[in-house]
Amino acid sequence: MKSLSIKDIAKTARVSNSTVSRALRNSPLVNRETGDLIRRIAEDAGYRPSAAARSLVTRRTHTIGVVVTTISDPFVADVVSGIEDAAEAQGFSVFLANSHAEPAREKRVVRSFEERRVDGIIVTSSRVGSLHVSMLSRMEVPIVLLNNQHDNEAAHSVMIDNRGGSFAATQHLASHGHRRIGYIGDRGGYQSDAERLSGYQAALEAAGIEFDPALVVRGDGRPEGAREALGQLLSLADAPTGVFCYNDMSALGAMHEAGKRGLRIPEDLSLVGFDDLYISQYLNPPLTTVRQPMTGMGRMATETLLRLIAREPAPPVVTVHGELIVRESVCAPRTARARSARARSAG
Amino acid sequence: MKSLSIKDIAKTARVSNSTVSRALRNSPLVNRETGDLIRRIAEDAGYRPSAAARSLVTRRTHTIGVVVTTISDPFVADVVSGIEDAAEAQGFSVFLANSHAEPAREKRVVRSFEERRVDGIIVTSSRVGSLHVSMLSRMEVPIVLLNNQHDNEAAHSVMIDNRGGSFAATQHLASHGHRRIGYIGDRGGYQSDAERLSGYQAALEAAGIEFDPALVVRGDGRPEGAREALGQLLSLADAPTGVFCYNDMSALGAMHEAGKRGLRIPEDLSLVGFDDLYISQYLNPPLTTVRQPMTGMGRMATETLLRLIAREPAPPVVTVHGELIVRESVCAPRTARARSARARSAG
DNA sequence: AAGATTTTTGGCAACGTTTGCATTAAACTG
DNA sequence: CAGTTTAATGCAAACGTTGCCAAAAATCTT
Repeated sequence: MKSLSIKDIAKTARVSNSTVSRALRNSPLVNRETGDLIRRIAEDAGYRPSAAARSLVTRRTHTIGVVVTTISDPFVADVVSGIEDAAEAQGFSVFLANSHAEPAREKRVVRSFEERRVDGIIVTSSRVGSLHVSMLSRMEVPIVLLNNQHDNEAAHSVMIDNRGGSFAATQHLASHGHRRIGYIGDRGGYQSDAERLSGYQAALEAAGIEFDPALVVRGDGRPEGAREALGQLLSLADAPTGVFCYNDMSALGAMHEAGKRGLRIPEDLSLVGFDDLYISQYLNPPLTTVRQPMTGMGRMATETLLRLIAREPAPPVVTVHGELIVRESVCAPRTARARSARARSAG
Repeated sequence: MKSLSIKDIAKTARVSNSTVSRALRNSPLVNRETGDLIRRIAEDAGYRPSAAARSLVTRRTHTIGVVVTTISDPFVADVVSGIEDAAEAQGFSVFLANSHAEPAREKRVVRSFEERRVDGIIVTSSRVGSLHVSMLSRMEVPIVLLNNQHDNEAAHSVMIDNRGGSFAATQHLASHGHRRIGYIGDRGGYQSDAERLSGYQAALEAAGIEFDPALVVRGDGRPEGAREALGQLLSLADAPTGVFCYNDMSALGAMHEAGKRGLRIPEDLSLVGFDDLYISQYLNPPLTTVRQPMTGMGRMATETLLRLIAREPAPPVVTVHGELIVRESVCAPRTARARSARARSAG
């Protein structure tokens, strides 16, 4: 039951291998009728050219490797979805590999990609440590980084405008009258954390609020870490009335913790996230957050990668801007509300 | 800057290709010292054997194809994570493809997998329509279905015990005193929906509750559909006090809709889901649900697939049992609580 | 020390494509 | 109609491995 080769088709069509090869790729070099005949025969026989054999001679695999820390992260999953869509649309297949941020695993992944001769690589939100350096030096395939966590001049990248997004988020809080605004970051030491913090500080400054280091605490980018972080914030003598979270997962954790402590969102505590995960709109209350166009970013990354593969020019870094999505997790702080209520009754 | 081949290594090691080939795969046929030398040279040179060339002759690609409807679904993402982990552990790489449930796309995916000569295929929660039949007939590679939505004797599969899980979920509701229990299903016409419905009915019967068709409504397996479905349930004259949802995403939608209508969970409405997504534990209130070991199932699917590829025997269908995870979205219905309160004050 | 073994190596034909070059057949040219 | 161009085909050499078979080298046997 061996799968048939080009020779089999050639034989039944009574032509040479080359003609079949050409016919199947619709080469103009082959006579219309012969071509049609050959294609019909191939189709009927269910012939499928061997990608391996083909790429052996063309030196192109039409394959891209995608490294993610973990596909279980909804942010990553969406990005990968966009990557796959864009790749598929251009006839490329994607190898997906979890690195789980384990150096050993990263090594194996890179080696595997090398052996498979992927035409290009996309690395998603990696701390890009050991992995990246070794990769760049050995492989000569194009690489694009998506929301990478380290500056890297050597590779192309697409990234979210962290600073702008967090500025908008913090400003939103300030514009509702919050003066004590906390920031729950990610202790991973990521560049995105630093940038979001900086946007937060900038917004504070713009609103004339003095920056208080006690108001910035770190979680781990996931609900659990954020719960603890929020705890720290809440134990402050002068606790914040609004908190900007590094990402929606952190906001989810904060929301959960607040609920546990009997605090209502947003009446007792306003919350803003970052990402706009699919679920965020269904939270109670729906989360106000900064939207990252995740699948779009995946698509962009793929497009610049494909461009690079085709040796076409591509922008070294494309920055995409987040959009503040206002929902219901922010309102004026209690004090301000009390004040305006007083004003109202007085008036 | 062409990547080097086995010949280059052979030349600098002053041995033949075959020896290099053997040495690199640690064949006992090659002298210890020569082997070490060769390996050192290859290592230093950063040589990477070409998977394409290798698989051309061995007729094995050490590659598996994974088809999912969409990787954006957190359930699917977790499954894929398990698949990739298990595959990687055995030196297999995975091609990931979204089908988006579009027949045309499914066709292209299958064709791509054929051309790439994947050693096996895993199909996740597919309605497995057009795709599957054509696939099975043409490709002679092993296939395993994960939570497939159609009976299929031809392929191996791993599936969750839908009936058992929903029985437990419904029973849980009944045991809290609920008599009017709704079911929000998935109108997609999936087998899993039918099975969960059947488990729900069985639990009703076991609890001596008469089945009321008006209490089963259908969503779309996502929050949006569930919101509408819950609306129908709530508009009933004798509305349910507890609802079992087809999956956690539906439960999320129901929770959201309930919140919008000012209903508190679980005081005014008890809710049970199915899946135990990562986020479910962080909802407000934390969702009581039936846990599916998603990454574990992905792992199992991969293991049976790999076994099949190795022509080892493998169980045609492995059924995994869900576990009821009790959290805080269920309590006794208002009526029962009122009754017990009365009893207490009377006693 | 000459066979007889056993290790270790090398040669070479696959595997299934693509592609440059040569060849043949067909269609123009003047 | 011979000579030329053009269109269509075939040949054969890659591409980078593996694995069978033979050859060579080393190690035993008496």
